[in-house]
This record gives sequence, structure tokens and C-alpha cells, in this order.
Amino acid sequence: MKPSGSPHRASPTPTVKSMPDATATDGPTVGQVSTRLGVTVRALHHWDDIGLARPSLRTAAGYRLYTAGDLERLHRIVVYREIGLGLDRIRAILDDSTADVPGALRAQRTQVAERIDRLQQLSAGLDRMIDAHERGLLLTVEQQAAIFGPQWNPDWLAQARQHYGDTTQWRQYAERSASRGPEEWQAIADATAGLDRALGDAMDAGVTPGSPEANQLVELHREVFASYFPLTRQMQVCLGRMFEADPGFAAHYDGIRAGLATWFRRIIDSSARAHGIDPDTATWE
Amino acid sequence: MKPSGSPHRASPTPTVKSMPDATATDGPTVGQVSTRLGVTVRALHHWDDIGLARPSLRTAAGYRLYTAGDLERLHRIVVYREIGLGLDRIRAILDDSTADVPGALRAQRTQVAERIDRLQQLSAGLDRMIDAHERGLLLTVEQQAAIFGPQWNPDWLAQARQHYGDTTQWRQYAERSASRGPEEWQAIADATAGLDRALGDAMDAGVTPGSPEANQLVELHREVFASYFPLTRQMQVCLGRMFEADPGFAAHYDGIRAGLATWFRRIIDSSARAHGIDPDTATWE
DNA sequence: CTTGACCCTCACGTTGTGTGAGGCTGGAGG
DNA sequence: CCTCCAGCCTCACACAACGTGAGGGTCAAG
Repeated sequence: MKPSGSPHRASPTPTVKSMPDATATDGPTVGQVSTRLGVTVRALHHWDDIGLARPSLRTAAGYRLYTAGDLERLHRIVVYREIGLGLDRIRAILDDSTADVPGALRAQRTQVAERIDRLQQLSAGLDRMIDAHERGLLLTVEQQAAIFGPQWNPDWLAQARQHYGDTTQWRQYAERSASRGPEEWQAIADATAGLDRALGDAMDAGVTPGSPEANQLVELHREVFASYFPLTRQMQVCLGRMFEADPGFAAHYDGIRAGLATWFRRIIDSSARAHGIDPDTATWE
Repeated sequence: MKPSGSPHRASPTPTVKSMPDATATDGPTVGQVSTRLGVTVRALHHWDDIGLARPSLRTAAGYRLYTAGDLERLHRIVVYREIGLGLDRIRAILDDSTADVPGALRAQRTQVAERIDRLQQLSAGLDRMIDAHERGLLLTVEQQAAIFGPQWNPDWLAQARQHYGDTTQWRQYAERSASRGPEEWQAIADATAGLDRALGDAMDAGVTPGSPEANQLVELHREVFASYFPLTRQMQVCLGRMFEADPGFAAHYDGIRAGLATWFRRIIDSSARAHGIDPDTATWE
């Protein structure tokens, strides 16, 4: 608070000071100008500070008084600012009488067009993400059938969202889905089908829980499943139990080979135990 | 540069430091992450500073090492940032597991839509301004004929732009034109016609240069003309000379009353003299 | 042992105001 | 006369999301 003194200055503006009593005749003050032009007082102060629009007059007390000429200039500033020009460019246009106004305007127009473009792409991206969060997939029902096979039921997604919609995992899944096209889904579907086949073959071949082959399959499952969302071993154990308990999942796996659901759960449990996890106390995340 | 010491710190990150030689196994450093995700190193530093995305590991030398989990988080940040979310909101979505992601996305979408709207209005405004600068009027030829009468020639505008296009006055005129619709032009045309009539009547009535009536007419002319651009008395004198000298303007005024062009010039000169201006040395601006 | 590519931590600059803090001015009312 | 209150003044900090050095370590290679 050093400069606590009154705002008397030698002659900061190049113009003459007004008479002590003259107020209405010399021009409006900041507040009046601000309401008249629809800008804040702070903006007027700022424009004065940076020399963009200084009032020609000051009262003896230091009040800014804007003349008709000042208002003309301010009006142009407001217009250009609404157009989206930066204050520097406005200053250039206002002060440089040789400035190429239409050129500057055209340049600004292309910039605005670019920004509109970017925003529209962004809006499209947002729509895709919202869709992904709400529908779970960005594919038409036909595409879904073509990719996931005939036994695929589109309602499953809605049910999954009902159940898991506000879990971290659904969010992760949805966000990844937003940036996946049909080919990528196809690749995931292929990998899943390959895993199913490998599971059936291994069970046929008499692979036993805890064996290296079984553990490798469990790891493969983790990898494939990770395309939906990151899956810890504990979560995988929970999944395995669900595969066995849930009628839908059990039917799927037992449809590949009788007893596959249970066998799958057992190889997951064994692998988890090998990694120091007790399957009976494993929790989701 | 007080803290010029080496970046050894007790344990700033909650994680363990890596072995002195391990680099490739623990995770990528800032530079590698920056190229992989397409963000600048500075942005990574910034996100670390504000606690949005801190690397789980540091080498003994203080190098940031990003784990797979860190990269997951970073990826989500990048996606959300591309969507246009602010870092605060990104943090909210990432850290608050109860966050309403679709809601946030939808809110963002409406915001983006609003911004697009504003930009499109702005673009339209720019177009109007560019047009005004280049064509001088935003009216169709038919509108021009309807407003300015049958003897109006649209080519005059192009000629005027040719002559005066890079003067301050043309710019002022053009910018005002950008925000004028047909009704406003009609009002201006009416005022001009009224002025012409008043001039003819006054000359008929024997008003002499220097008389109060004459000076009042000169003031009226300044006022009416000011709808195009601010007109000083000096400039008005130059205009008066041109009205007399230019065949087109002279024909217009002499068409109202024989000798009106010269009489008009004389009442302007007299008025100027009364205001302390020597008409013979008056200059444009 | 030096070079050169990376990495580190300050710390200030950017843009166009928003938001006080602390204080003066000027007209109205008691 | 004094007080009140709206309006004005000048600092000066804050913002969002980094950019851009300054000044200096680190690391693998020649």
C-alpha cells in the first residue's frame, strides 16, 4: 500500500485536464461507457493500460472521460473483438492506416472455419463416446450378428449396462469401444473364438489344472479379455466362478465341451493359487 | 538457483526407486511417452506437477518412469483432452469412481454445440464485414434501386472503392455498412433527399451564404453525411469544392436547381470561414 | 574423457480479463 | 457540518495449460 496517495499525477495523458465541476459535458466515465458498449469496466481499464484505447480526458480526480472520438474507437474495438480478433491485431488495424482490413478479416475467417471444423470433429467424437457409454457398442445389430455369430443376442449389452453400468470396468470398456471399428471387433471376436477352441482342444487332450499348458491358457484368457478392460488375477478368479455359476455362461462353455465350464474354473483357480492367490477369498478388484 | 543440487530426494513419490541400471524394463521415460502419446514433455511435467498423472516410478537420478498403469491413465487423459475437457474435469472423471461420465460428456457436448453456434454467427459476421469492405453495400441491386431511386448507378460503388478503398474514411464507411439493413439505408436516403429539397427551397427563398439559415443547412449536411463517416469542417469544404467541380455531382445538384452546386459550395465556404477555417487552404483530414 | 541426446527443477511469459484490497470522489440526505 | 453510498482510482494476484529458456545433472557411445 505504498501508493496510497490520491491519484494526482503530473500529466499522464497528453490532454488537458477538465474543469473540476465539468462531468456530463466532457464525456462519459468508465461505468457509463461499459453499460453503453456492453463491456466490463475492467476491460476498459485493461485497454487503457495496454494503450489500446486510452481516454483523451481525465478529470482532476483522475476519472477517465471518453470523448466522442474515443467512443468511435472503442466501438470499432468491440466490433473487432466480437469478430474474434486478438487485441494486438485490433491495435494493428486501428493504428496502422495502411493495414489491409479485408485481408485480416479473411485470415480471421479461415481461422474461424478451422476452429469450427475442429469443434465439429470433437463433437462427433463426443457423440461416439456417449453412444459407447450408453449402448456399449458402436455397431449396428447386423454388424454385431456378422461379427459375433448367430447366437449373439444384442440385448445382452443392455443387460450388462444395467448391471455394471456404473463400475470402473464398464467405463473402461465403453471408452475403448468408442475408438473401435468393425475390424477391431472382428479381431477380438476371432481371438475369443480361438480361445474357446483352444480350451476345448486342451480339455480333450486331458490337460490337467495346474499344468503348464493349463496355466498358459489361463494367461491367454487374461490377454484376450484385456481387450475389454484390464483384468487382474483376482478378478479373473471371480470371472471363472461366474462362468461356472451363471446359466448363460455355463451353457456357452458346456456347449463347446460338456463340463468345460467347470474345468475352466478349475484351471483358473489353480493358476491363481500358483500366483499366491486364494481362489476362495478372491475379490473383484 | 538456490536448489542447484542434484535431484536426489528422500522419497517424493510413494513408490520404490528402481535399480540404477534398469531403464527399459521399468517403463518408458517422458520423451518416449511424449512421442508415443503425441503430447509434449512439458505437458507430462505439468500433469505431474498438478498431480493429474504422476509416474509411479523414478530412477535414482530422478527420471520419470511410467508404468503400464500410468500409461493407461495417460491415454484416458489424452482422449478426454482431445474431447475438449479441462484438466480439472478430467481429474474428476478419473479419480471419482462415482463420476457420471456420460453426463459429463453430454454437458461437454452441449457446450461444444454452443461454441460452434457462436463461431458460426461470428463467421457470418465476418462474411458480412468482408462483403461490406469489398462491395461497399450489403444490398442487392434491386434493393439499391428501390432505396436510392432510379438514377442510382450501382457501378458508382465500385468506382468509389477503386478511388478511396484504402482511406480511413472508406474503412469507417464499410464497417458501418456491415451493420446496416435496408431500413437504415432507407432512412439515410430519405434524409439525403430531404436535404436536397431543403437546399433547393432555401436557394429559391434567396438565402444568402453566411446567413444563419445557410449555416444551419451546412450543419444539417454535416449531420446527414456523418452517417457515412465522421466529417470535419475542413473535409466538408473539400467536399463542397468537389460537388462543384465534379461533373457528376454538379449535374446532380444543378439538376435540383440551376446553380445549386455553386451556391452550395459558397454556403459551405462561408460557414467554414465563420468557424475560423480558410476554405482556400482547407485539406482533407 | 568428451560429446550429445535426454533428463531434471525452477521460474517467468502468455491472453484477456476476474476479483479483491485499500482508498479517493462527489452528490444526496440528515 | 457530517455521513452515506455509489462509483471511480491504482495496484496486484489469479486463471488454463502449458511454452520457453536457464542452469545443470545423467547416460551410453566414441
